[in-house]
Amino acid sequence: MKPNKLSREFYSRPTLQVAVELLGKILIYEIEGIRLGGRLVEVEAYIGEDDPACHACRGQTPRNAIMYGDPGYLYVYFTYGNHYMLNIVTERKGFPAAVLLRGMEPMYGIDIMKKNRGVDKIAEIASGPGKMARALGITTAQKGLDVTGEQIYFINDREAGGEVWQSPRIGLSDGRDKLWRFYYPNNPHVSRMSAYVKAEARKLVLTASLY
DNA sequence: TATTGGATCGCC
DNA sequence: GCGATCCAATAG
Repeated sequence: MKPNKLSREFYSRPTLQVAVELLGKILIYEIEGIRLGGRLVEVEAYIGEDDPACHACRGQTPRNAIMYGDPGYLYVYFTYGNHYMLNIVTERKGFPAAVLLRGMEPMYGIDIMKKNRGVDKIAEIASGPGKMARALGITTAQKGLDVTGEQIYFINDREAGGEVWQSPRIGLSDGRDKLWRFYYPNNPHVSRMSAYVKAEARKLVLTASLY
C-alpha cells in the first residue's frame, strides 16, 4: 500500500466533492516499468441520469455501463474521431457519475509524455482532456482499470492547495447552467476556455449547498 | 443499415 | 475560426 494513495471511499462520495478534492492530487500511471503522471489542475463533474450532459442521461448503454458500477474505476471513451477522455467513476453502485480529467501539470515521465504528444513545451503536454490521455498513452484498452490499484492511482500531496475557480463545463450543448468545472486559475496546464466559459467563471466558495 | 453529432485539437 | 475524423447511439 502506497502512502497517501486515495482509497475507494474517497471516490464513493458526492461527485462535486470528489471533483473539487481531486484538484492538486497527483496521478500516477505505471506502464512497462515507467512512471508517468503529474498534478491534476482541471476537472469536470458529470452526475446522474438527470444531468443532460452526462453520458448516462439516456440510460445505460454498453459504452457507459461502467459508470453504473463501483466507484474508483477508469471510464474511457473515444470522441471526435481522435480523442480519448479519462474519467473516474464516483458515488455508489447503481448511480452513474464520474469526474472528467481535463488538465495535469506533468511531473513524472515528462520526456515520454512529450514524445507521446509530439510536442516540446511542458504546457502542451496535458492542457486538455484529449491531450492528457494521449500523453499518458491511455485508450479504451485501459477502460475499467482500478484507480486504487497498482498501475494507476492518485496520491495526496500535502503541498497541494490554492484558490479554486468554477465555471460551466466545456464543449456542451446542454447543461451549461451548472458550474461543474473546477480548476486552478492562471495555471498553464488548464485547457483553453471560450469567451462564454470565461465570462461565467468565478471563484469557488465552498458551501454546504454545493454538495 | 444509414445518419448524426460529439465532455476536442491543431492549424489557418 | 474551422475542418478532420470515427464511433456510439438512434432511427428507420
